[in-house]
Amino acid sequence: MKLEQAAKQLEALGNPTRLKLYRILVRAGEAGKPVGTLQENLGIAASTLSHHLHRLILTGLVSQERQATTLICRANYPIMRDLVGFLADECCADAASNPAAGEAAA
Amino acid sequence: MKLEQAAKQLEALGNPTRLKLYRILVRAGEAGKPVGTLQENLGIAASTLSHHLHRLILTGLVSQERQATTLICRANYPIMRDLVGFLADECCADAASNPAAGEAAA
DNA sequence: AGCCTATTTCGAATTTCTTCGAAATTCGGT
DNA sequence: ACCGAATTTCGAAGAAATTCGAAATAGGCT
Repeated sequence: MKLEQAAKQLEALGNPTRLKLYRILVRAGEAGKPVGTLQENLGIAASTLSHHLHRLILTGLVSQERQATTLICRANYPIMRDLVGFLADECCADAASNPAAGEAAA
Repeated sequence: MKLEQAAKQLEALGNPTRLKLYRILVRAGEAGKPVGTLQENLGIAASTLSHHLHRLILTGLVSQERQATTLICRANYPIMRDLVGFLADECCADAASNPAAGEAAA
């Protein structure tokens, strides 16, 4: 069920710390950012960051790649695009252009 | 801080029950749906639905209007558009078109 | 092999979410 | 003024999130 997946991703982004984190990664672009830098940027405990990062990774929104001793984190754009697509499709049907409302009342 | 607001809205949508609920409302369009019908659609306790509805309303994603004894709920499209806009702007910067990464490291 | 740095896992405390049923409330009709 | 239907508020219980520090692990360097 796609909805479940979307809900998980939205939940992952629905926390100020994780949203900040994700935004930093998006802005870092292709280059990504090492965990340590993220920690400095956010000013939170390493273990806390690791936890949030893990949640973001579980939903596919972020991915990691080792580079020597540091782990580079990167935003996974296609996943976000899918999510935004879901919101636009399923949930953001334009009120004006979509006089639907039909949809088997019940 | 806009980010806090966005996080709250994402959190509100980041729960399967609320996302289903919101989707139903979006599909109901202008007409909206009364709380009772939503309850039947979702098959949850009235008090639980009321709680979720409240959360959605707090973030501005849903609004209500009385019609005699029933309360009609409607999705608030502009809010969702803003949210999607935020994701697109702040978070979904196209990796290719945005070689940013600058953003004062550390 | 030993060490150092980078990051995760563990254990734990506090807070918040999710859910329900019962009781209270709000509104329109009799 | 009362009744009945539609919703919300209250109270409560169990599950999950958030956060931290300390200890464990991973990887490269000497």
